[in-house]
Amino acid sequence: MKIGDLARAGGVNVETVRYYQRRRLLAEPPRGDGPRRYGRDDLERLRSIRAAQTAGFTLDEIATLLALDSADRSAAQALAQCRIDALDAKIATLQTMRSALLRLAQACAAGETGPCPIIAAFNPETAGTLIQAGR
Amino acid sequence: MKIGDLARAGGVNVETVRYYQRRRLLAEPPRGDGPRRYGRDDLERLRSIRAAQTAGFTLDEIATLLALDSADRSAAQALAQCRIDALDAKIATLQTMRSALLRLAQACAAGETGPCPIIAAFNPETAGTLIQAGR
DNA sequence: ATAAATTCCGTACCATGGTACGGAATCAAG
DNA sequence: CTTGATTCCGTACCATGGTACGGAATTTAT
Repeated sequence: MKIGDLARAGGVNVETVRYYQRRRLLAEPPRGDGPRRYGRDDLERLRSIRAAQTAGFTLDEIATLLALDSADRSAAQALAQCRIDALDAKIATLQTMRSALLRLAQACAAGETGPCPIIAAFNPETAGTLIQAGR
Repeated sequence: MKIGDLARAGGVNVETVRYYQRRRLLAEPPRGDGPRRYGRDDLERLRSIRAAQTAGFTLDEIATLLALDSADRSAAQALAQCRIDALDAKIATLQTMRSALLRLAQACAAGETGPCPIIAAFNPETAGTLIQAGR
């Protein structure tokens, strides 16, 4: 396989393969008089990277994960737990956002009179401080 | 208030205030022989920006929101609903990630023998393709 | 054999939300 | 009055995960 074939088979851009190589996620096979040649192992590694991305790992974390000894369960579990915790935290903040926003939207839909609560919540022109800042 | 006071009161960096000014989110008051002076309205607007960020709006969306007429409920509701939908989509994908990862972590903790399922899931060296790619 | 496609390589650019830096000017305090 | 802090302004840089571009060399197809 040449780089274009690898990219197509992995469902990514050629530039992405080259990017992963720069990030040391994929190896650059030596070029023996002609374009670099890739094997099934390269394709599997590329697919693993994409799979790990769908689990929310960053490319740096994926590099660590792929470098692990396949028997090192504790290291893998630590990484996975760390990711799960990060996901939980993110989900919680998004749910907080969602309910705050929903509350505003419902207040807006309900009341016919006065200024829109959504705008009022964020817009200082409209007096009422319905929600608080903090980031 | 000078820019430093505004920034402190708003809980942001001076550079952030200047950044918001560049983004047209905050006005730059005219400088009349000396440093620019800011009022309570500027501080409230700054706080509104931060509040809207906690609801997940991007700075572009906040610009739109703050520019709305305070009576334009339909526009505000549309923006809020759009944000809620985006939040729902994001929450759903994060939950998918989480459960996939949890399943792997549990499999890893359960089985004593063989290679770690987490590594196996992402690492091609370890044969088994337990999860699929796609992004 | 010639045109089109691909490869290689470095570098620059995209979005997003800021942060950092450098130098000149001005401001406040000891 | 002089030192230190602050302001102003432009520009460059950070992380993150890529994408785009330009030009030379080579490969593939007609």
